[in-house]
Amino acid sequence: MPGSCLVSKLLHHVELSPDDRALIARLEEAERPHGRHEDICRPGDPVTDLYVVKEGWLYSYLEMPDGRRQIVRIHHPGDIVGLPEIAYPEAVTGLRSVGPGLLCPFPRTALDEIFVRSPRLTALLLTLALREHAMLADLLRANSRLSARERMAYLICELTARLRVTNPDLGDTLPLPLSQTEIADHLGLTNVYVSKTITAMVRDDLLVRTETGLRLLDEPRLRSLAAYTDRHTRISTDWFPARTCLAAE
Amino acid sequence: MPGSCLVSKLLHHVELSPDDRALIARLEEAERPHGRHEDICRPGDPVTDLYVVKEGWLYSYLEMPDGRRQIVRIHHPGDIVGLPEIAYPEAVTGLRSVGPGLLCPFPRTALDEIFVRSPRLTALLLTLALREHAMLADLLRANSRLSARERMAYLICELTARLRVTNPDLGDTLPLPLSQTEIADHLGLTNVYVSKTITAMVRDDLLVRTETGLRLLDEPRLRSLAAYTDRHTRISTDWFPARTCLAAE
DNA sequence: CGTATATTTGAACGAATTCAATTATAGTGG
DNA sequence: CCACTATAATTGAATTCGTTCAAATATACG
Repeated sequence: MPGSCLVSKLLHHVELSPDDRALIARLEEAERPHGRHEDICRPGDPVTDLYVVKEGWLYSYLEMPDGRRQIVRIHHPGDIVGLPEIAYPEAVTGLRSVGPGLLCPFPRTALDEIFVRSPRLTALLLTLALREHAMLADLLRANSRLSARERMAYLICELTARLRVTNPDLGDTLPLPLSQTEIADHLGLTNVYVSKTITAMVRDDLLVRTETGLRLLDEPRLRSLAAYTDRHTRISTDWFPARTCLAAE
Repeated sequence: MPGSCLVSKLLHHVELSPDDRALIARLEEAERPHGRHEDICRPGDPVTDLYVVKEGWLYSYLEMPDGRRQIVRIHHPGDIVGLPEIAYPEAVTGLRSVGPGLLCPFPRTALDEIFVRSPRLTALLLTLALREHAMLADLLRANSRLSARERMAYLICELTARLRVTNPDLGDTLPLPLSQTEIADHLGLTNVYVSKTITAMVRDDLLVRTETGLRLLDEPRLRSLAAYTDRHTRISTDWFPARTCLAAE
């Protein structure tokens, strides 16, 4: 089998025992294909499953009664989707696909199993959740305090850093399958102004457009525009419990 | 002793065994007073401790090199502060006090203990972290997609809902020790416009000012202005592991 | 009581929105 | 495979919500 994106992403952070790997493997047992622009789950739906993304991009979003929308997080292959939801009986955010792809649904109870059997894996899951929290705080800062150009630079830096975790030889080419309306709903702008902002950045030799995305001409300047901090490297795993917990069966 | 705010807040969500209570009690062993406008920790500092808030308000913030600031979360008595930080070796956010108060610092390793000894408590901590995540997503939506008045309504609803968890007889009176600059840095506005917005809301009979805060004249309208969802009631604890984990000593 | 810190108010400005029309792109069926 | 239609992106003009700047007033602290 072709090693899972999830396991390779996790191994990027911490070593895993065969037992732990077996626990993780169970999260990817089922498979479910989806088309483009498909609603996997709407805000307020009862939450039954979580997902591992196997192929394609998706996003989690909140919406207002009048149609205003906020895309809270963009998901890539290897991501676990829905962890923040399990604190509530109903989905906080909706989940929608960008293009066609493949999801691995697994039940909430699979986490229970992990909690009782492996404190180490539990610590890793918690850490992933906390890292997402930090990244959400960064996005909040961006959308609250940065100009449109700075926000766009932020998004570019963030996506590039994230994709490089599993694809280190990405270079300066960023695939960007999101529509400008989706980018706008993520960055708290309008589709019209996203278009104008990208055009202006191209004019100023920060970017060029490619078939499928963007090429970054001046990454240091983009990073400094957004005052970007990479939250994907250097996570702290040294405090993880080493012992394995023996559950009372 | 006067029952701790933390324990009473946790019991609001889930029952705890004596063992679990003992584990929690250790988080409040030390005490450290602080003054007003005091920096407990600055962004980028090495993280050693977490805190339980015993008295006073504080906030976590991010800042830009040029001084722009984003207040990410406001902390009240009974809150655990710093959980999102432990994923990284250095502090993501700074921590600053609003007025004078009392903090209980405890080392990261106290969590390790909890992870190995009590899956149930671990699940509770994870759930609290995930709830904070959901609330951060709400703030992101507010700051990205709401008008100044709607954001102000959001903040009022959110603070009211949070304070009512430990103080159900709050009524329509919201204590608000934050300066307008702090409110602005939380909502992604300027201090000037916060002032103008509050004045306009008072004119429109949504609020009146009191000595120490605000009185809400039309809570339903405030909630509908912000399309507010209360994330403090009804968290999902049914999936928590019931068994206690017996650690290999 | 005096000084530093907050808040208020007004006027001018500007970044992003809204509205509307045009061009380009991507899916779909003949 | 091309034409047709729906969706997405671009462009420009008018507008607006919130900012910036500056001065006056109020409040809090030592």
